[in-house]
Amino acid sequence: MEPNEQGRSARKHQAILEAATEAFLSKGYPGTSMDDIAKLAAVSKQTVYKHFTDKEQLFAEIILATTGRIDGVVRLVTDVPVDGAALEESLGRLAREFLTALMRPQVLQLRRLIIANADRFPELGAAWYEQGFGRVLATLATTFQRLADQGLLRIDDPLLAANHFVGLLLWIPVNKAMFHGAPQHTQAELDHYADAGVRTFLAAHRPSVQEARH
Amino acid sequence: MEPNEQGRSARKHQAILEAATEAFLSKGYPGTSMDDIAKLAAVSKQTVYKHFTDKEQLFAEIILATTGRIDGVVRLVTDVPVDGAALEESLGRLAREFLTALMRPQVLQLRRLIIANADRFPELGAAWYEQGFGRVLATLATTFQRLADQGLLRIDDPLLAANHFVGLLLWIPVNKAMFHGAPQHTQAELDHYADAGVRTFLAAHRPSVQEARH
DNA sequence: AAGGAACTGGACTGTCCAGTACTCTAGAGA
DNA sequence: TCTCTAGAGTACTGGACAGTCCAGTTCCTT
Repeated sequence: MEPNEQGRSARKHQAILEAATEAFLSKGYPGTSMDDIAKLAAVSKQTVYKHFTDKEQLFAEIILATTGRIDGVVRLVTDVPVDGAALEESLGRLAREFLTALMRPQVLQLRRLIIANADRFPELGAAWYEQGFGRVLATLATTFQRLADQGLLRIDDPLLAANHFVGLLLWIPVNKAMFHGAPQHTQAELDHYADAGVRTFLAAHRPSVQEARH
Repeated sequence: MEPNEQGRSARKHQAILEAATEAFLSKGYPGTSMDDIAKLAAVSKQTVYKHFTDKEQLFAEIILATTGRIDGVVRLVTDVPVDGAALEESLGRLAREFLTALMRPQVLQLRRLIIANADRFPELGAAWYEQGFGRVLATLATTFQRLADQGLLRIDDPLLAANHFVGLLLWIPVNKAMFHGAPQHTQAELDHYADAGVRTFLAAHRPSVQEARH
C-alpha cells in the first residue's frame, strides 16, 4: 500500500481544482465545459459535482484561491534596501523583478479571465482587485513612505506614488498583452520598460539637493 | 411617401449594426444571440443573415467601425497651446478632457469587450490597439516633441513620454473599471487623477531653470 | 401597374452543454 | 472477510443557440 498522504477524496478534489484552473485559464469560462474539466482531471463528471455544487461555484473558488498566492510579490515589494547611493539600482531591480513576475503568461491569463467575466462575477473582480492588487500597492506605499522618511524620495501621497510607479511600469506591456491574444514581449523589452519607468519616477520624486541635506 | 434618404435595405443594415453594437457592448459576445440582435433591430433573423454572413463577421465589423471614431481624441491631443507660463494648466485641461473621454462607460465597455475576446479575435485586438490607441499615442508624442522643441519640456523619447503620461493618468481608474463590473468613479475623482498625473509628469519632465534659458 | 428583390415570421436541424439518474466497480475500514 | 462509501461510466433531460428553409408579404423600380 502506497503512503498516499491524503485520502482518495482529497486527491480527487485537488485534481479537479488543478484541472479546472488550467482549463479556465486557457479556454475561458464559457469555453470550458464541465465534461472538459472531468476528463482533464481523469475523474467522472459525477465526482466533479460531488465536490463542487456547480460551475459558477467552482470558478469562484479557483479565482479566490489565486488571490492568496501573491505573497511573493508582496515580499518583493517590501524588501528595498535603504541606501541613498544605490537607490536607482535598488528601484531598478525591484522594477525588473516586479515586471517579470506580473508579466508571466499565467498571471496575464488570470487577469484576462477576471476582466472578461467581471460582469458575470462582479464580486470576484472586486475581491481580486482589493486583496490582490490593493495589498501590493499598500505594501509598496509603505516602502515608499520609509524611503521618503529617510530623505531618499520626495513624496506627498505614498499610495498615489505607488500607483504612479506601477502605472509607469505596467501600462505599456499590460495593454499590449491584453489586446493581443498572447504576450509578445521579450525579457529585454521588459527590462527596458522597467528602467524607463524608474527613470521617470525618480525624475519626479528625487529630492532636491537642499532637501537631501535636511 | 416620406423622404427616406436611404433605401429600405440600407436602413435595415444600419438598424442591425446599431442593435448589434448595443447588444454586444452590454452583454458580451457569447451572451448575445443572433435572435437578440434581430429582435432589438426589429428585423427578422433572415435579414440579419442577408446582410452579414455570420456572427463573427458581424462582430468584427462592429469593432473595426469603432476604431474610426477616435478622431475626437486625436484632435484633443493635438491642440495644446504652446505657452510656457500656462503649461501646467494646458496639460491639466488636456488630461481632464482626455480622462473624461476615455472613461465614458461606452469606451470602457468596448475595451472590456475587446479584451474579453482577444483570444477569439486576436486580429481585432491588435488592430484596435494599433489604429486606435497607437494613433493617439503617436499624436501625443508629436505634441510633446513640439513642446520639447520650445524648451517647455525635457524629453528624450517622445513616444515613451506619451506612454508614461497616459499610464500616469489611466492606470488607476481603468483598472478599477476593468475589474469591477461597472465604473464607479465620479467626475471629481477623474479630475483628481488627472491633476495628480500631470503633477508627476511635470515633476519628471520640467526643464531645469538653466535649460529653460537655453 | 407589374415584376422582382428584400423582408417577415416561424418552424426546423444539428449541436453543445449544465446538471441528473442509475448501474456497476473498486477501495477503505471494521 | 464483509460492508459501505466514493467513484466510473454512460445515458438522459431540458434548454439554448447558430444557421437554414420556406411560404407569404411589403417595398422599390421601371
